[in-house]
Parts: sequence; C-alpha cells; structure tokens
Amino acid sequence: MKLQICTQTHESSVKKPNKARPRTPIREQQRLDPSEREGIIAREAVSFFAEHGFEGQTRELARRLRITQPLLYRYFPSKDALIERVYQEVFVERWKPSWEKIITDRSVPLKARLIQFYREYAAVILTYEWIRLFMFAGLKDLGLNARYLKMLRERAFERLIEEIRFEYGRPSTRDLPITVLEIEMVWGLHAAIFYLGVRKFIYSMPLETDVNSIIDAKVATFLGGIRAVLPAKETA
Amino acid sequence: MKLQICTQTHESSVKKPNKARPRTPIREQQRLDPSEREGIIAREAVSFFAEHGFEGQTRELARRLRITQPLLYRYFPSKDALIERVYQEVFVERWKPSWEKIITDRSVPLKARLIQFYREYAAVILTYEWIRLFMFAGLKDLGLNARYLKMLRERAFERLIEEIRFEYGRPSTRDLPITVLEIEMVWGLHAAIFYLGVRKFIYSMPLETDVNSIIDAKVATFLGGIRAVLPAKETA
DNA sequence: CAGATTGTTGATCAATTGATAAATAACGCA
DNA sequence: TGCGTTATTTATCAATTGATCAACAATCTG
Repeated sequence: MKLQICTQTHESSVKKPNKARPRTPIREQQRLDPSEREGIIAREAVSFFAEHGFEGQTRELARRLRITQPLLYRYFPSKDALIERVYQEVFVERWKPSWEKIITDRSVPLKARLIQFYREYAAVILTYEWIRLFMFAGLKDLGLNARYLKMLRERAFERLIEEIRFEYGRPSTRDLPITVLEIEMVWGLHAAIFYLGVRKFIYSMPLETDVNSIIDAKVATFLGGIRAVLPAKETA
Repeated sequence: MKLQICTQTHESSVKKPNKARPRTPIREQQRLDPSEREGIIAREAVSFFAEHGFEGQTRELARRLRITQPLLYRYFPSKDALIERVYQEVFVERWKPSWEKIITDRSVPLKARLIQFYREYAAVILTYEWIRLFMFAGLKDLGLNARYLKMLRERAFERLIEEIRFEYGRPSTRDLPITVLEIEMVWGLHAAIFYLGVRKFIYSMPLETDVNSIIDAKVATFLGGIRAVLPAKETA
C-alpha cells in the first residue's frame, strides 16, 4: 500500500481526452506509446538490475514501474533479452567516440589530454549503475567484460601509448609493439580510477576526496612513471 | 515415478561390514564424523559460492558434495548460516596476524617490509575464492566489506603509514592524524594489487606478468610518491 | 547378535519465479 | 457515437528452491 508517487512524465497526458476526472489526483495507469513504454522499462531495468543484480525478479521490476509483470514480456521476449538491452544501454550507448579524439589531438599538451580523457571517462563509469552492472556481468561471466575491455584497450589505451611514445620521441607502436610493461602501467592507472567506484558503489565507503583531483594526481604520477618503462629511443 | 538412479553412493555399501573391499576404488558414500562432514561441507561451500554467487542452489552444492540436500540442514540451520560460515572461513581465518609484525619490524628496511607484506597478502587475496566472494558480498551489501576494510585499515594501513612517517622523520600518527592524501596513496597501492585479482578472476583476463614483480614495482613507485604527500617535518 | 544411537536419505511442502494466454479497457478513427 | 486496434491486466502454469520430517541404515555397545 505504498504512496502512489507519480512518475513525473505521464500524469499530465492523462487529461488528454478531457473529461476532467475530478477523482483523486492520483496517477492512473495509462496506455503509453510502445516506444515510450519500452524506453521507460529499459531505463528502469538499468537501475533495477544495478541494485539487485541479474537475479532480481521481474515482478519487483514491474512493481517499480507500476505495471504488471506480464507487460514486460510484451516488450522483451525474455528476461535475458531485457538484460541484453541493459548492457547496450550502459556499456555501448555511454561510450563517447569523442574520447578517442581527445587522446589523439596533438594540438593539446599530452598531460592535459590525459586529464581531460580520464575526467570525462570517470564521469561516465564512476556511477552506481555502471560500476555495479559491470561487476555483476563479470561475476556472471558472459564474455561481456572481456569484450568491453578489449574495446577499451584498442580505442583508448593503445592510442594513449602511441601518443606517449610520440611525446618522448620513441618508435611508434606500429614499428615496435606495445610492451607488457607499458600496458601494465596503463592498467594501473585505470585500476586506480575504477577502484574509486568499487569503494563507493560496492563497498559503500564514501570517498573523502574530490575525484578530479585524484585523477589529476594519478595522471601526473603515471606520466612520471611510464617514462622509465618506455622502449629506448630509436638509435641510429 | 522417477528412475531409481542409484546415487552412486550406496550400491556397494550393501556388502557392509569391512572385509577389505578390493572392489572398484570408486568413492563410497559413508557415515562421517560430524565435525569432519561439517568441514567438508564448509570447504566445498566456499568453492561453490565463489563460483555461482550466493544465489547458488543448495541442491547443486549437495550434488557436488555427493550428499543429499537435506543433509546440509543437519549441519547448518539455514543457507544464510552456511554463507556466514563461508565468510568466516575466507575473510577471518585467512588473515595472518604475522602480517602486522612484518610491517612494524624495524630491524628490516622499510621497503623490504612493504614488499614482504604485500607479497604475502597478495598470495592470500589473489585467489579465485577470495576475490569473487568479496565482490559477491559487496554487491549483496551486508556490512561485510566495510567491516573487513576497516580492519585492514586499522591493522595494516595505519601501521604502515606510521612506519613511513618514522622512516622519513615525520611526526607520529598519534600526534598528527593521518591525512586524506596519505591514506589515499595507500588505497591506490591496494587498488593496484586488488585489481589484478579482478582482472583474472572476474574478467577472466589472464595476467601476462608475474604478480610479485608487479608488486615490487608498485611498492617502489608508492614509496617514491608518498614522500611528496607526507606532512612537514616537525619544526622546532 | 540385539538394541540404541545417529548420520543420511526419500518424500514433500510452501513460496518463488519466468513465462503464457485469454480477458479487459483505453485510444484512434469513421 | 460506435467500432476496431492494441496496450494492459487477470489468471495461471510449470519449474525452482529453501526447508522440514519421518523412514532408513551404518556404526557402536553390551
């Protein structure tokens, strides 16, 4: 018997065919356009599965949506299909192609590029939904995480190392493959940022520090440290 | 009317009283001493829940143990009690009090102490069971993770910072509280190591490098970096 | 070997839970 | 206003799943 909190977006459309139902102003169930309903379900599913994991029950999700459980199956053929949509919504849609441009824009100093990229990237992944869903997905296996990280490596990490090589006058990664040490350094930086999200959204430990300043510091340390593991300058 | 598949455990038990069973060396069901059975169940539960999460079904756990599902309830009053035992087994039993001595033993150079501690600590937590159970517990909430990390901070991190302060001639943490920056540096080191386990056991990404050498490198970087954030030397 | 003790199993319950189909009702259109 | 379309609900199924209890049987004791 919970308060009928209106879902902010629809209640106004109610008075559509006039008639002015002077009844309780309480939100009524309504018929929505399929695409709109589907979007609402998908959005709520993101939040729901992030909180409860993929074992969360469709009935409770429906309750949060203030619809009945079978209606979910009108829009998604199965629970797995809904989860697939959640992945799409979070791990694909939230990737910004502009990040790749930031990294490679040599008109900007390298350090500034790194800071800008990691700040923007952190703003996306350091959220309750992203961090928890990524972890839930990993524990469930599925190749999702490996696939995502492969993309992250190709689109961001490898370009990033190429830029660092260039900055310090080292051979291109096309001529001299990325070394284990180099990629390990990048992983280390990534770990530091990602772990902030783990502490906050999985361990429930409030961060005592500003994320951006942590990122700035980590990037500075990173740049200082990676020089030591770069391949030698092209001799002769 | 189900087929009476003999549950592999009894058919041979027919010829009951001893007599040197030269029969197939196949595992026999047997009456075990309660304490022994309990230990076996607890051990398998650790492995089982680490793999499937706490939503893993008691029936499948029982199948892995080659016992029937109700027998679990002879030794543990509920599934939650069994899970509680799993926590105990992994997060309490595996903590080594000797670690605290390693950190504070000033007859050994600081860097060597740090390396020894983190190597030993990593050997314990960088396991399939530890990493995954810790993450499952975190996602399920429960205060477990916060409690564990509080202990880790008190028993290890704070002593560690005290030793670093001493090494560099800074005021004791008893006189000057640990700063946010200091503890954040330690978290960073911890994150780097922990993330190795996440990559391996949650993302299923094989590590290409020796863990110990990574630890050595991280500790070295850490020691170099933390000097910069230590409080000023006691003046006058 | 008889009888007691108790570790173990088979049967079963009640609550969940993903999924389906028929009934209901809101909306658009003539 | 009446009718068709279809978004939504009600009712329900079948498989799961944590938990209980009486029956069974292995081991011990006298």
